[in-house]
Amino acid sequence: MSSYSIGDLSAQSGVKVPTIRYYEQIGLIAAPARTEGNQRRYGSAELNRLRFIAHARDMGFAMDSLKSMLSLSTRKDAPCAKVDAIVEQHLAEVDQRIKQLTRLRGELAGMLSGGHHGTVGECRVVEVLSDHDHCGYEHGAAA
Amino acid sequence: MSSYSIGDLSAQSGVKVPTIRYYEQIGLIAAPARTEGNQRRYGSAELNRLRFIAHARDMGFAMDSLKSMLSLSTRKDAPCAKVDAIVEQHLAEVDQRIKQLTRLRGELAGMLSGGHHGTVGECRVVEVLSDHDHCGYEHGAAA
DNA sequence: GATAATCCTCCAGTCACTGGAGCTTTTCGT
DNA sequence: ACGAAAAGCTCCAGTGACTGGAGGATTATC
Repeated sequence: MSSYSIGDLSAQSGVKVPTIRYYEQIGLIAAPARTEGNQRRYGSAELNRLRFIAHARDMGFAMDSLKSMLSLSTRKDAPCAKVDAIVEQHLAEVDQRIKQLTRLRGELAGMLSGGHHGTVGECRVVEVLSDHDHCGYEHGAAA
Repeated sequence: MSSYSIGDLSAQSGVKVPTIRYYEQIGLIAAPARTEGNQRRYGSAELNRLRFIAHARDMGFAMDSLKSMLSLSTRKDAPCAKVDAIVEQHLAEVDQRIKQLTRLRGELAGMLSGGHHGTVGECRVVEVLSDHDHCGYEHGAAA
């Protein structure tokens, strides 16, 4: 049967119990039915929704993004393109991040190959990372 | 001349004024000299340090990681080998992040690959996100 | 029917900022 | 040189996204 306690739901979704309650509090999931003794009881729809949330969050989607994806997902007639757009945007962000990190990787690797001369005084780690021109990264634009 | 007010420093580094004060408070940057009237005055060393912090944070380095890098950079006599070890550690960290993001990238791209069919009802994104088995993504590792 | 496990609510804390209130200092235009 | 405006100061409270504990009620199991 599909009646889960909050603990079951937690185990099935990987979302911690207090976090589930928090999600309910902020309206990310609906308040579920309660037992006589006031305990939450969930169905499989709620489990799916929670899994969706957990997965999307794990993938780094912003809370706002997944909120809008969730609201879209409940309206079966909503255009898929809208959801796709959110994913596309996130994809672009991820691409940007990968680019930055790859660049940083190069910098770090370069520092190592520089060899082992005595002290930090000559190491370029901090130098490279503090010199804006060195990296070509555009600050201010949130990733 | 190299004497910046906190506002100058903010403008030069892209770090907001309250954030600079916060960084001072948690000991990430040293308490700077003050004017007669108790206002902070910074030099270019502090600007570099702040740029380093901003850059490293933008890159997604954990606070602890950049603290350890910074602490090494201030001790000019620190053995280079130690720095190298830390750089290596960060290199591994960066590699790990790149790997994660690349996998995520693939997953996101995969979601979009179905093409743009009509409605959310058939939307692959929603489907993939609610069904864990669909994606083969290993949860638990933050992006 | 006892006892352990789980659940409830409420509240406080975390991290990394961010912003406002109320006041002082500095800078700038005239 | 002076007065307004801009920027600075401290302190404190709030944000987002949880996380965890206290103290007590409810379920599940033996």
